[in-house]
Amino acid sequence: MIDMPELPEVEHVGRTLRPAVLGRTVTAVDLRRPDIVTGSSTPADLLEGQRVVDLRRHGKQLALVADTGRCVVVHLGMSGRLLSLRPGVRHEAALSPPLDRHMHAIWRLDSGGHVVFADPRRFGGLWTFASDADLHTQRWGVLGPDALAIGPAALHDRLARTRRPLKAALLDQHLVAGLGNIYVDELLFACRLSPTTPTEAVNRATAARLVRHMRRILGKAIDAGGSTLRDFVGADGRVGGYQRAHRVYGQGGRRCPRAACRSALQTTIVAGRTTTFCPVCQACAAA
DNA sequence: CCTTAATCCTGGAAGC
DNA sequence: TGCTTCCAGGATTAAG
Repeated sequence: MIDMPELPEVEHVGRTLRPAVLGRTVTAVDLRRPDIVTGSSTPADLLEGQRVVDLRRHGKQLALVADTGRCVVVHLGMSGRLLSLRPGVRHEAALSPPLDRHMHAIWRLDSGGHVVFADPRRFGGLWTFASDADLHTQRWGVLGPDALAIGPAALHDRLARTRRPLKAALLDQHLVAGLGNIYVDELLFACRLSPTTPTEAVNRATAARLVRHMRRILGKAIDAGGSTLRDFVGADGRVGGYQRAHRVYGQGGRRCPRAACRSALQTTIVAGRTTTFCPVCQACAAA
């Protein structure tokens, strides 16, 4: 069970990358697979010759922002990695197979370090923007608020504007940005909500409960990534820390972790996604 | 409005 | 054992 990059993994990548790139100038860009880039993909579009002044995250996406205003958004998809290699680490040898065959973009920094984007399945990619305004109008502005920033009132509002199963709504990045299949299942279990709860049944109190558990679960996952992946720089970054803490995701057929329950966890398809939940604990539509 | 299915892709696992 | 098949995932698009 390899960890999938959702908000906590992306946040952790950002935290690791930030000190390595902030204030550094990109001296060269090696774009090996131009088809992973959406938008113009000249060296300048990929920040060559520019100084990185900011690294931001929204949902599952990261943006490198240069002093020229240009931005490069990185989306890891499901198998993407964004690695920071210390000065002296040769990028040719930094990744173990099979990941080493899928290095699509390499930035060389004036520190002597490198930033490597690798993604075997290529569900991820890079997006280039001439300015912060373009990034916002064309890409981030159409997403919902970040899952760590959204408040109960905003979540309640946005859920009230749609009529879908709750799981489908929470997976929709335009409603709230950052949750994927893993954390939605974990969140619904923690809140004791059925994945098929109609969104209109989510009242203010339930929205507040969702927000509280969302922050707790994502925060714990970020901490786990931070503790177990602390030394991934220069390595392949494949060892995740949070999967041991999954209570329902990937646990179909096992028993409900709630001591008072212990029913068999059930796996179904909701919103086209594999969904694992406890039919007893998560039976109520909304309560 | 909503849903489902197909699409992109590779590696790992499961089946025979 | 060595094949084949299937499945996982996010986001987008088309079709119903």
